[in-house]
Amino acid sequence: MTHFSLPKTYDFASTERRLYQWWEENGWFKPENSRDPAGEPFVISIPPPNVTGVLHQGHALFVALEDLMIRYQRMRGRAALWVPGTDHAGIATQLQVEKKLRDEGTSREAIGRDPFLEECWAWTEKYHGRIVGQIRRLGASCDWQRERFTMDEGLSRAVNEAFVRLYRMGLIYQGEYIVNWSPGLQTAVSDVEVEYWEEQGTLYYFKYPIAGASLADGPGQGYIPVATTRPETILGDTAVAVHPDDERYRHLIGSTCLVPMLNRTIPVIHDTYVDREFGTGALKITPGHDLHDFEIGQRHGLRILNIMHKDATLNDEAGPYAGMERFAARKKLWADMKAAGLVIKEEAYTLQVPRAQRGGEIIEPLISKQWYVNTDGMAQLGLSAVRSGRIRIVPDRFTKIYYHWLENLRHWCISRQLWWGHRIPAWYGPDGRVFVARSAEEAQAAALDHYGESVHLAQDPDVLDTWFSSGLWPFSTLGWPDDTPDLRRFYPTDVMETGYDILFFWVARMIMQGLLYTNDIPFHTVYLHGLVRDGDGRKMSKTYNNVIDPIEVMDEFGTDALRFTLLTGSTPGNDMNLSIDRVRANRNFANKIWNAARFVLGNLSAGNLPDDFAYRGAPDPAQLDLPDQWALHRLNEVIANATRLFENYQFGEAGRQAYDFLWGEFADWYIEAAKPRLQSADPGPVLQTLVHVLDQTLRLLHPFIPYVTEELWQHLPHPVGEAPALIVAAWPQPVAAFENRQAAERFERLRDVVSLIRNARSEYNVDPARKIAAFIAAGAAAADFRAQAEVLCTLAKLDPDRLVFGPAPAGEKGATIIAGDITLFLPLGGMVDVAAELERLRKQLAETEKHLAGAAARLANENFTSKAPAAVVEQARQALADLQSQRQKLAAQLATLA
RNA sequence: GGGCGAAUAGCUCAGUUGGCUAGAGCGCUUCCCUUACAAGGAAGAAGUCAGGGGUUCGAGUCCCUUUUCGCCCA
Repeated sequence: MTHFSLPKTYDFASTERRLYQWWEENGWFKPENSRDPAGEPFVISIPPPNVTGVLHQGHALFVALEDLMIRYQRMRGRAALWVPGTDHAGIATQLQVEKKLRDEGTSREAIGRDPFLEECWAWTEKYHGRIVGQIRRLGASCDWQRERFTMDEGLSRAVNEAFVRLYRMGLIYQGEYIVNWSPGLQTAVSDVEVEYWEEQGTLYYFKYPIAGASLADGPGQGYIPVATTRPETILGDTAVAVHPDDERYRHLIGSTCLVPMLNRTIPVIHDTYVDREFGTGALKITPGHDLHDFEIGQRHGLRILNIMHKDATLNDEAGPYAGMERFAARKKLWADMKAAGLVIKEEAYTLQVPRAQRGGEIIEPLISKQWYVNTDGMAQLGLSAVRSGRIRIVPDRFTKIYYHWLENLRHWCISRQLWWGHRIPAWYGPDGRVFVARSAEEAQAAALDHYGESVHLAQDPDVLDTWFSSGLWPFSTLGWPDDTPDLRRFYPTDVMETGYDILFFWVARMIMQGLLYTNDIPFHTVYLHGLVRDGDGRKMSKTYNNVIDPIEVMDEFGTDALRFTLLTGSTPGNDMNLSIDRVRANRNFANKIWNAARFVLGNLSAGNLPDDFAYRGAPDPAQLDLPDQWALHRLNEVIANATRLFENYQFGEAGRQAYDFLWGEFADWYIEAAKPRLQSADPGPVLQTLVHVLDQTLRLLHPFIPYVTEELWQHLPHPVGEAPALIVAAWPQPVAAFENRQAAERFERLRDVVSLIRNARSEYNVDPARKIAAFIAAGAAAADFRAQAEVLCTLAKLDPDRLVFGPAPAGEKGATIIAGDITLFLPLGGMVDVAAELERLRKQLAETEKHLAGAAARLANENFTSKAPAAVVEQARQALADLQSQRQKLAAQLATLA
């Protein structure tokens, strides 16, 4: 027997790094080293974090969840593969590098494209280790040898391949449309990268002069009243629209208006898009600077006028306002219009301001030439994959949101005017002809073919939306477009676990692109988690100073504590509030497990151990006593529940059940009951049970809290042939031979009586150390009480020498305890006075009467007895009988005292 | 405007095929350093499960509705 020595408290700091390294060195993160390497794989692709980012609670939550699933499936025997990697995060990284250059007194424009990209690569390499190290610290059992980066050579090839294929399918095109333009970032962004902020603004009412009339002729004659939230766009108007059925304005259709201050002539048109109720009922049309106006302009063949430069200053089309910044121009123009008598009024108005998701700058809709993906067909593919059930979204309610988004999907603007990213694989010939190709060489060859001579080709300067490469992630990380062994073995993957906030950005696009390129679903299940907020439910933000840094939490309480808190404190798809109190409590839980194990291990190394003791993997059912039967029966139930809950993605509940079992049942009752029995002549079965239950519970908890469970499991004895580590040990299964509901209920009756004795002791302030006498008339349970006398005495602090099985002598002073048909008497003498005892028993009687009334009423209802399941009715009958017996005994005892 | 979520003990939250007297952690009260653990143990107080209506033998759970808060989409 090995010498036993474990510190009194669990020291996670000295454990975590060592175990992680040990797991990794032994290759247990690799599917090739699973228990059945040729068996069915289970695969998750990591949602790649921003390579230059720092760990936040969102990362901690997804790592905890995905590692939980991976560890669970690995223990179940699947060849589990978790593919790690990072994302180049185009805009975010470029902004950071630009800031660095600014701090150095230079800029990307000054140093040029290639040196800038070198800076980006250096930046990326510098920070890559930080985020990856932080993810490892969370215990992530990823196969690091398969780590990928969205800009690495293979993935870049995948991006080019995808682009070329889409282009050749006719699904990629270039066009001049309204885009969401970010003047600060100097790039277009896609629809999903725009957020609409509700802000207080102004609705500006003004007069649109009618050519050839006088303003004095009034509304509908001299001018058309129009309202706008963005007066500066007046300068780009190319029409005024009214509703065809609007009596106020219909006679003006076909006439001409004059653009204020510019006196450009524009037509009055009619369109049913116009909302007669809103504003003045007439609409100014600016096809160059508003999406809806653009669409109206298309319908009516209106001229598209662009009045802005890319930096949101006005261009020459704005006449006297050229060169002014957009908001300065708004102010100046409005003042000028006021002076010219064109202003009607200003009205406070709540508007939806489009702002860049990154940076918060006001987005300017403007016309520009961009690359688009025609998503019509892909959207249909994406819809049918979920509608048919091939892909399931958990929780289910997000399915509707997914449908709605795909059903209303507009074409995807994929070009970005950035430098850091996948450069668009399109080259232009001298005459502007486009050659889309997988490489410059391929483009050159195509050009030679076309022109008959070698020409200079210029590559498109733009890069692709980061999400374009992310959309390929589940298969590009496995080697696509090559037909690699990994792709064949591990694709499609199993679960895509990520935040609901990127359902559109990422999940939908992976599904669409997966179906299109691989002709298969990229995963069969989408599991969505919510946001991690602070303890008071506020969004964590640097401005509120309420950010809870996962690293600091792990430093203080350990990785297991953080993981368990995140995993048990959240339900699928719902936001969670992270409270430090809870983390502390879970740190205490880790320590509780630690000490429960110390107890077990201490007894294994104690001198009273049988010489031939060896843990056999499970106790012998024939040798079990009542507490063992109870513990093993409960273990069976917890295993079955936890497994079912895991299969239903109810991880939190699975964790809580294991927690409650270990602390509330194994530690609080089984270990306590084991103490006296370990002193007996044959502690073998008790030891077998202690080790077995602990071993199995550590397995159940391992996916949640991998470190403390592995550390302890390594100290436990194991039968020959057992796995070398908990991480690759088998997930528990219920054992039929331990199924014993009846024994479990008998033990629980005993447990209830112990609680009642403790309660009485406490009520009468009996010194906790004092052993007291007792008389027990246990009725049908008498045999159990006799058999478990030693356990009973230990748990309830009874004096075994003064424990009498039988009715109490009449007239003695003491406390009477009644539980169903069991009556206990504690002869506490002077500690108990009649008044207090009467009060205590009356209280219990009142309680009993209350429940009895309910139970009786239920059973009196014929509908209940005939319609409810037999088991439920039987249970109710049993409860009623117990309550009746209890009432009768309470009443009798009260009568005796009174 | 449309959709979704939340509302359960003082606080933070569980409670998923409807079925014991609705649970946990923290906090609170009383007692205990009992040889696994004071990061602990024992006992206890504390809830009209947001309001109203309905379905059902039975509703925290399902349906309708109202209120408050939050999110997504337009």
